[in-house]
Amino acid sequence: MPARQGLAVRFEQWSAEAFDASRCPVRGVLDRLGDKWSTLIVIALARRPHRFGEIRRAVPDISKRMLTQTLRDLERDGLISRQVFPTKPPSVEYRLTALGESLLEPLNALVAWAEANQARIGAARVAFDAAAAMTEAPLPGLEVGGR
Amino acid sequence: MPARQGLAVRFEQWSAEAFDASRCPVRGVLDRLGDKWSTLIVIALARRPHRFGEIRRAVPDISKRMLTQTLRDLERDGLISRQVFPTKPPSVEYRLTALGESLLEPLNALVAWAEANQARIGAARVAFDAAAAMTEAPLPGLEVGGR
DNA sequence: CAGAATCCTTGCAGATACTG
DNA sequence: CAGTATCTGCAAGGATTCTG
Repeated sequence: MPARQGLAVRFEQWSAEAFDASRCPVRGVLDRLGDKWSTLIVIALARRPHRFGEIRRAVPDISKRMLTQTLRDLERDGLISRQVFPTKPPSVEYRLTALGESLLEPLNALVAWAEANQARIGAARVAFDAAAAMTEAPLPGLEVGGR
Repeated sequence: MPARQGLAVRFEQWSAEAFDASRCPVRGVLDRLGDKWSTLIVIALARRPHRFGEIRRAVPDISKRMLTQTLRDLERDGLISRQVFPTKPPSVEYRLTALGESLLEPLNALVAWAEANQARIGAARVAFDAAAAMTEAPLPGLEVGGR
């Protein structure tokens, strides 16, 4: 059965009765994966457990604040676990839970798709932008590339 | 080969040289799927082509503004196509492109995962919140449920 | 019907400083 | 080292109005 039908069936079930968007399970999951950092952190932890600072280094452009918060959210959802070692100074290790590992499979499929199709997407964007530029400035000025 | 390794390999390749986050292809794709609406729209269109108003009805809590914008973005990325029928009043039909359809497969995998594990995630949240409430109010006051 | 344009609010996220 | 706390901006997104 093609994926299309799997999704179609689900969709009909959702909308069947009152589709309460706030309770849609897919929303919750995709909102999480959609935020800038969750996915990258999960991917980083897919290799092996990491300490706080290690994750920061693995994901260079995340702020301490956002890292803490994202880790909390992932922990709250049961995707990662947090283990504190009472050393001095303290060290904390994060690792994927079984649930978190089970996410790797579909996540990997998505990442693979992204890589396989990034060129197509890029081309589509260029084409779209070119077409848009045409319609709004048929005789090109010097606008392109301007601020 | 387990998904874990697929992701691990990619991750190492990315971080190998200077990991320019802004050019990471996965970011672009996941940022799009992560926004509140793109995924729902794609799923709706998975069934069959829809007109503008139909999509609105299928995704009840989206504003006209956001729908227009999200459709534009999806079109720009080549995932959907837009066909205008010069009737009066005008009608516009959106449908998935081949590229968009190819996304259904991994997307379906993710949605299936979300559905299969929503109970586990929910339980994890409850447990986490309960534990958090304990540590910050060992002898419970009346705070829980307050504003 | 399908959208463009405008205003306006909010909550997310960055920077900074402090703590155990 | 691994966080918390606070302030502040800025931009995503909702409501509303106007048009072809």
